[in-house]
Formats: sequence, C-alpha cells, structure tokens
Amino acid sequence: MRETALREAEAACQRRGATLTPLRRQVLGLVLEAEAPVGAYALLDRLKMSRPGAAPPTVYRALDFLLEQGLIHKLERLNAYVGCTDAGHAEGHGHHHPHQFLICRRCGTTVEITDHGVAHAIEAAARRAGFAVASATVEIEGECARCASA
Amino acid sequence: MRETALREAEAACQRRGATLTPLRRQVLGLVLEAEAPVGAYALLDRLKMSRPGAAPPTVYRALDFLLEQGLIHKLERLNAYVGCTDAGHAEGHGHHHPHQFLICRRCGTTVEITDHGVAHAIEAAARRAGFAVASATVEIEGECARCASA
DNA sequence: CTGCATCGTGAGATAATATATCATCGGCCG
DNA sequence: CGGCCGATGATATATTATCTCACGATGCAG
Repeated sequence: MRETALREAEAACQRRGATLTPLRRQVLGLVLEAEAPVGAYALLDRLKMSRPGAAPPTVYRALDFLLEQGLIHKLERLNAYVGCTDAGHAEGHGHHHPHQFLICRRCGTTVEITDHGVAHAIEAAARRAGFAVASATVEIEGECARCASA
Repeated sequence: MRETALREAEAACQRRGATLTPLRRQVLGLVLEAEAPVGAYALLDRLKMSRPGAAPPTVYRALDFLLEQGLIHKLERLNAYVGCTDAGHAEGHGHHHPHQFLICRRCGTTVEITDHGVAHAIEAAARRAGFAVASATVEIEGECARCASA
C-alpha cells in the first residue's frame, strides 16, 4: 500500500501548508519501498537512476523535510531512515508522536511501536529532573520473536 | 574526583580480567575531564598533545574498549561520548546498567539518569512484542530546569 | 509590469565520523 | 626457543553529513 501512504502523506502536508514536491515524494517512496532502514547514500544511489544529477544535499534536504513532517524517522544507532508506520495516526496529536524502535540483532529487522507506557515513564522521569521533554529517541536492541525461536 | 573515578575504573577492569592500559586510561581521563559530551576527533586532538602519533583508530579502539566495559557511553544523537556517572554502581548488576540521557536543547547540558520506571516500561513493551531486550538507547531532548527558568 | 522576497533545487566542494588493513612489539605459555 | 595473542602504530579509505554559491519559479507589493 505504498501508493496509499504516499497519497496520505501528500494530504497531510497540504493540511499543514507544507509542500510534498515530486522530489520529496520520490525520496519518501524510496524509503517506503525499502524493507529495512536505508542509509542516505543508498537512497542517493537509487535516486540517481532517475535523477543523474542528484548529490548528497539533494537527499539530505528531502530527508530533513520528511523528518520535520514526521513522515519518516531516523534510526540514530544505524544512521538510517525508515518510513513512519503511522503518519496518519500522528495527525491527532501533532505530527511528532512518541515512538520507539525494536531492532533485532540477528536479522536486522526493525519495528516501530508506539507504547504509551514508555512515553509516560519518560515524561515522569524527566519531570522529576525538572526537564521538559520535547522529543525522545528510544531504540531497543535485542532479539525478535522469530530469531529467538530459531 | 576524576582521579578517584580512574582508580575505580582500574579496579573494575581488573575484577573482570580486562586491562585498562595507560592509553585507555588516558582516553578515559580525557572523556571524564570534558564538561560536555566529546566527539572522537576532539579527543584525538587532545590526545595528540601527548601522543603525536595518535590516529583515529587509536581513539576508536580505546573508546570501544571503554564502551564495552561500561565506563563510558555514547550519545547517538550527538555522536559524542561521556563518562558513565555510575560505573561503580553498575557492578551490582552487570556492567551494562540501564540508563537514559537528558539533553538540553538550549545549553547542551546532558545528564545521565537511571530510571527504573523507564527501564521496566521498555521491558514490558518489548515483551508484548515478543522481543528480548539486550540494551536500550534512550535520549531525551528538551529543556533543562535552568534554561526553562531563564 | 517591475522589483523583491521566498522556496526549492542544482552543483561542487568539504567537513565530520568511523573502519579496514597490514605491520610491529611485548608478554606469556608450552 | 617458537608460536600465539592482545595492544598499539601507521596508512589508507569508507561512510555520513554539511557548507556555499547559484539559478529558476512563484507570489506578492508597489
């Protein structure tokens, strides 16, 4: 349902007065069609197939836009990017919804979850330190169910 | 109390059969004496003052060792390293104790906390997904108490 | 219509972060 | 001695990200 996701992204941007240009849309498409988190230069390589002139800034600018719009996330531990699994759901509470990643050591699969228990615990811990949370990076490494049973 | 921390680190390594060589000890010292998270190349520059031959691998190898020993942590969002505030406390439950970082957007101050509520919430969320946690990166960005009151 | 600001993009260079590879040296153990 | 292993030296290279300047399109004000 990548097409659907792209159309939803377009609609979401419009609602916010942002512009999902063809280039940005294409980069988003490349991220979404990847099965795993993709690095910026991997995206660049693919982008070059249809846009020979593409350079690093081409990709990074598009990624920055998509990150701001909450359409993708960055995995800091991997320096890689993934599509946000619920860019739609995000609408309800501002487009930067809390989220966490589960990264399997064995197979590399990464799954995005939105666990409010974690979000609340983080809020509470920060508050105790007099700290106002703007955003939280949570990347959990371990072994996924499939790999554990293998 | 940097000297104390260094001696404790040495003792901890010995207990584990690891060797805190002079080089590693020096790098740990540089990390500890920095007030904020330090990048690998900043460490390298300082290291070169006393070891002109130092190269990137020199620093990265030392950092890898210190990370393994739980004597320092890496801030993934900043690509920078900080001393672990309770390398000692860590002894009780394996040297990779759960921890989280509070990173202030305004002043850049970063504080390490060890909040078991967060750790448990992460455990619980992962378990629900059939995922076995090995380690979790939690980096919370926002505004610290000092900056908020300014 | 013209001038001007803004936004998105092109293009090239460069910066910042991290790793690969091969050689060397010293200790330790058989 | 001889061989292995952990640590370091030294060089090169890979990977990730940003800076800078320029250009075209769009929209709006005068």
